[in-house]
Amino acid sequence: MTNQELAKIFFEMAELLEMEEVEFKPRAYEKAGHSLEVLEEDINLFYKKGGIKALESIPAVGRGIAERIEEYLKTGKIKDYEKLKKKTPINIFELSAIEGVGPKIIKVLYKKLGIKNIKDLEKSAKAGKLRNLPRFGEKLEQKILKSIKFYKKSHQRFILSDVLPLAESIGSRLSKIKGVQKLEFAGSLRRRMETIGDIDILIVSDNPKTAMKIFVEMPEVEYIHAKGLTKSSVRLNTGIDADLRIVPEQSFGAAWQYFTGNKDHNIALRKIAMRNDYKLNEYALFKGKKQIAGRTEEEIYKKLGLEWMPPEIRENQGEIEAGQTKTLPNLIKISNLKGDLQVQTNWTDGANSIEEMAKEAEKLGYEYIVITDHTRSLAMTGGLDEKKLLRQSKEIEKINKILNVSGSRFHVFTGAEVNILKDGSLDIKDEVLGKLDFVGAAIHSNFHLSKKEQTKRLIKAIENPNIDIIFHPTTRVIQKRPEIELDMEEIFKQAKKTGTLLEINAYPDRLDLKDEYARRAKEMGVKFAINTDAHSISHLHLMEHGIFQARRGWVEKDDVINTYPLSKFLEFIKKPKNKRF
DNA sequence: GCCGTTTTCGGCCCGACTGTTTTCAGTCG
Repeated sequence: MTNQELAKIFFEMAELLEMEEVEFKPRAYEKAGHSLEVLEEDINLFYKKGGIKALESIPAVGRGIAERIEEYLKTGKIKDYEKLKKKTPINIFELSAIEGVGPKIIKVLYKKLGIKNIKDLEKSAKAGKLRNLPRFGEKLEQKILKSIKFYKKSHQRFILSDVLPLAESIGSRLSKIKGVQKLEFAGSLRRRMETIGDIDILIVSDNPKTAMKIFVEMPEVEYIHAKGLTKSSVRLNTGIDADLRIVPEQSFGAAWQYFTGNKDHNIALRKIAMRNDYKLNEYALFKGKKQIAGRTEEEIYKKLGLEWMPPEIRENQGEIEAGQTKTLPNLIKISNLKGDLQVQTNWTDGANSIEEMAKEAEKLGYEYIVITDHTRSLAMTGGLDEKKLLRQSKEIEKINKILNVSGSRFHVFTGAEVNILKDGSLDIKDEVLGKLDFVGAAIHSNFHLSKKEQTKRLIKAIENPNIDIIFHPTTRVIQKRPEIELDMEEIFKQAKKTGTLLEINAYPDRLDLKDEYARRAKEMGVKFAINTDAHSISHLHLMEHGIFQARRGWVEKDDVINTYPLSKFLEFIKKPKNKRF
């Protein structure tokens, strides 16, 4: 997609200009790159509709960058970029991914040793050639070698669900240290991003020395990056870094806000502060030298004329404006959920029986679940055919009777996860689908069709009156499989038109729809269900990850159908599809 | 190169830590 191509070019230009020590322009290109990265509409259409004027309406894009975008759209090239590249033909993204290596060092490396990529860098470092460069030494050389080793091992981020238990274990140990009065997580962990860069921990302590000592000596610590009295940073044996900061109590709110981010959100806040003749940093909000807020986040936001806002939406994507006008969303909570609408059992590739799944769900406080085993064309899972589906329905009927007799109000609905074939048709006959309570359709194959074909394929399933929901609509697996190519605007439009739900799948490496799609779909009037896609009773407990993602997408309780109590859910599925929302 | 409820010119977030220095540049968040 052109938007992403251009974003990448501008990011690269920013780095190259930074190397040249050009002032201010790097930030400008970086910001423009970021704008394009998150731009919903295709830049080609944007330009076609409104020309260079329309381009200038994009935030952080002014006359200069608009002209360069135009040049790229017309010729496929940007002369300034080509020039920069020619002058410094290096793999700058690769080199700057090495921890401790920034633009200035990259410049010296290239000018003095001709280093263009990580391979060159490793070779020179191993040969001891770095230590003699200006402001270099043996220690820096060793540090770079270590960083390269790490980069090779795992330069990716870590999936939230892998990090959360580890962080919580460390947190609970640290909070027991004598003198520690308060402990909170910050950063991407607190914002519940789908992947986490590192673990940020803030504490208030009247005995910083002890806290720092215990932190860097934890059994998980593999390497100490830095150890000071207010900040220490370590690498843990799982490969993730953890930072511990000790902050004064009267600054805790300011520090928590600051280190939670994200960066864009913070910059926006600082600008508001400046406009009001305040100064905001990680210690407090100041008027002159006087602290006027800082003990809590709430008082900082309030003094800046904003409502406090949940960390999940602190992205500078409209939440600041909403905080000013008191129109922040009332984000969905896990306690709002009354059912799970995607549950697999041992009828196919699940580990537990229908009854076991139902009992566990009831324990979690739900009022209902839908059994959605795979269908026949998904052979590897032993998918059900029409006959088996009808047999399963009878079994479910029995289970409901037993539940009823035992005084439970819990209900098990019949359903399926029907497979969408290459041409968009389904692998189960409509007459059988019509007999099930609630049916999901999903793509499990042919991931590489063109955008046009793929969109047509999914819309065909959406238009089927028996399909209540599309499960994991983009089929991505985080860090393993990219999303399929779809015209998401068109998908959302058709989902709304036909009354088809879209899933926010809570399984930690799917989280599909992702936050930005959920937000856009909501804007277009689409409704969701948040489901675990459980294949065992333990999976039923993963629901919070779907909630995190939904919250990041500004989703509220009323947008999500499985927040409905049993009676209302029944009413919902009884209505014809196109009359539902 | 961008931007504007003080500005179409003159600002652009800022502090901690490290490694190399001998007063500070570079990186990171």
